[in-house]
Amino acid sequence: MEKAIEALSRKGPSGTEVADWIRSQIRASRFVPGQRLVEVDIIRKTGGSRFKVREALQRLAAEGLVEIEEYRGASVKGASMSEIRQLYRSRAALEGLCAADFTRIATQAQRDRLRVITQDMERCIDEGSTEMFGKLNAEFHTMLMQVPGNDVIQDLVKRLNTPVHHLLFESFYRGDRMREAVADHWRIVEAIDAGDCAAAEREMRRHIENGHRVLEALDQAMHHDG
Amino acid sequence: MEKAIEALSRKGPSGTEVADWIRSQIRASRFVPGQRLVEVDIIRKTGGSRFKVREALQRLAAEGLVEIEEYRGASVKGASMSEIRQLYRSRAALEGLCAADFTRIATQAQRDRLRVITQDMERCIDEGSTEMFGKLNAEFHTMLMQVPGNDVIQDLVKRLNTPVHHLLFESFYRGDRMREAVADHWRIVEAIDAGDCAAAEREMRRHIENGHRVLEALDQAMHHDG
DNA sequence: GCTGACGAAATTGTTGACAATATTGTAGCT
DNA sequence: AGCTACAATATTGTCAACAATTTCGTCAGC
Repeated sequence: MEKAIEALSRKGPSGTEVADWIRSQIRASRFVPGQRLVEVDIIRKTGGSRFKVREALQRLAAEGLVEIEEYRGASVKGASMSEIRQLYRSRAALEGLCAADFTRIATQAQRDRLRVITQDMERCIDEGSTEMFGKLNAEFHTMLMQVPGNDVIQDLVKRLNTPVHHLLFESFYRGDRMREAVADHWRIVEAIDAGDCAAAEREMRRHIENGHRVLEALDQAMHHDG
Repeated sequence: MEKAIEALSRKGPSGTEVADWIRSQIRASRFVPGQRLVEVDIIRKTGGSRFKVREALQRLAAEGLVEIEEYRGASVKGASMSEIRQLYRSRAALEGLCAADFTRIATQAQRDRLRVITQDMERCIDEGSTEMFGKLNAEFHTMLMQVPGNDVIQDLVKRLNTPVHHLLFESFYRGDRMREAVADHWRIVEAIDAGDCAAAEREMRRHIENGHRVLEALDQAMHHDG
């Protein structure tokens, strides 16, 4: 009964909820770069009012995820290869710092958890479970950022990642990317356990730059195919 | 004549222009943290319609510069000391990377310009022209970011700076901050001229962390005074 | 067949009015 | 005086209608 009332009195999604929905669509590549985001379509699919949809688009424009042109509306802003390079370099700097901080302050339990994650990732390669590999990879990186407790960096990295998020799983299929990534992770873990902040930072940067290189190769392959 | 027509047909400021205006007010400390941003006030002062003002506030909320509460409107979001620390650490990581990149790719003319700026800053201290010192300091940091050409980092740093921008000039009056800053700059310049990327990065980080320490002292002094 | 003008349809921009909520002021009571 | 309840005001949230602009299809003319 109360649920029914709640359902009836339930207003449509808020501006931020609509924005989150659009973001998720972009991350899942259901909205691709260049695609126009027509207001009525989003209204139909989210149930939000036009007002809230526009609100959401404004926020996303401020984040740089969509582009709004006068009388032409919003469209998904794709990152050029040059921008992607810049995103990755920024990420490398920020996550590198986190790795160094993690090395300084992490507890033994937290360091152990990193090892377990990396071991599980290795197993995922053998079992071919790419999706789980992706989740563990995310957990690895998230943990390194969460422990130092710098929310600003976490937020920045999340934003930097959104425009290329949909390419992540593609990259895992590229050559030996998964094995390479695990090898990178091991090097990071070793540096952390050795208490070597500088090495942890250096390895993390290298790891992320490697990820960028794979994206570049992927891009070239796509252009080559057609 | 044409100008008159242009002025007459001139619509009110766009959403981004209103947002820029609010940002500038915050940077100039005419809007202080916690202050409520009442829509009609902004409408009166900017000439923008209510729609555009709300648009602007949404964008600023996405940037994290203002906070919007249901039925209570927008207010300037002040950064806590802990957040300021996080902002500075992020800046240190990003600008550190730029310093290293600058060292790699800058031309001789660009390196010379850095020296000239730093010399001028020294003169400003003797002449007591704090404002000019601030401008030169900004040019120094901007140049180090512009030459590597990473627009993403430049944008991030600008955003990270906004919440503390109004404290910059205060910090210059604090103790020997100006002399310290110039000393830091000299060390950065030396590392760059020596072609030592790692040193340039290290010195830039130290420089920014020093800036943070001054803000911390400033904060404590304020709390001490009352 | 192609081009350009023209107009209908689609889409976004803007405004104003009204609803929902918070804030402030006031009166009455203890 | 201090407190609560209630009314008045101020402020923000929402919506629907209308204006401005682009986009797309159509058709005449060459």
